[in-house]
Amino acid sequence: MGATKSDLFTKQQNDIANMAKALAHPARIAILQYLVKKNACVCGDLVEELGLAQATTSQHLKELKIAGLIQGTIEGASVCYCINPKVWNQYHKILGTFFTEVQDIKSCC
Amino acid sequence: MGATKSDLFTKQQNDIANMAKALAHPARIAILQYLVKKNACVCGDLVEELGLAQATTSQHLKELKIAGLIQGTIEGASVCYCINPKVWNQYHKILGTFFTEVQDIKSCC
DNA sequence: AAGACTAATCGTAATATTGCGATACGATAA
DNA sequence: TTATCGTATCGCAATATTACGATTAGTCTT
Repeated sequence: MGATKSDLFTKQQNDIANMAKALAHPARIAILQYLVKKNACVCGDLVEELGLAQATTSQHLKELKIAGLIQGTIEGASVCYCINPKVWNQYHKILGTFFTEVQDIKSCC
Repeated sequence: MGATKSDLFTKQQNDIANMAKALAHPARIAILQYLVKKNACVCGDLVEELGLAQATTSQHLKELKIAGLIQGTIEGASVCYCINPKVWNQYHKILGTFFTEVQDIKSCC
């Protein structure tokens, strides 16, 4: 075992979990924050920014791309990344909804 | 290797990543939604609700407890769980802030 | 005390993630 | 063309996560 039994859960539950998984590494948070801070296409300087090896950085970028949170465009020799605002807002909305389900929670125990 | 190099990143980045990690499994999402839906102490019936083995369910509950999102009280023979509203709202706020950092994002690529 | 029930923990196996060196691949520069 | 630069991918090793049977520990009932 070790594989998540995703068939036991609803699509919505799997979706939320997968979104969380995309955010579940500080390097990916750092990448996203950096792209947000720049608020523009960022070409090339992500490896130096993170302090991880080039291969590792590339892998995190790939996961963020698969999650849809970022998009990359080939710009001559290098690649430019930026936030995908549409998916970003989707994440914001879905995770926000998940949390606002409990606005008036009772602390019972 | 295989261990996250958390020393490379800020406390805030590690915190967000750890929050996301707590949510990064559909079973834990299901547990939280169930507790939210009931909006009360839930004693015992979580194992049947999930469809996972008792040991597995207990492990997910433990992780949610470590993350602070839920709290359990021993109620006679069984244990009652409910949302910890304080931590829940913290999660809501911190993740919400993370996403609102990019309200007016430019889609450049 | 003995049995039944609930939940936590232990031990283990399967799978996933993280990290990086090496390599490959495409674009630009010489 | 050849060299160089930037990035993606491959292959591997280390660690983490997920899942569950078995056991343990506690409470309640009889």
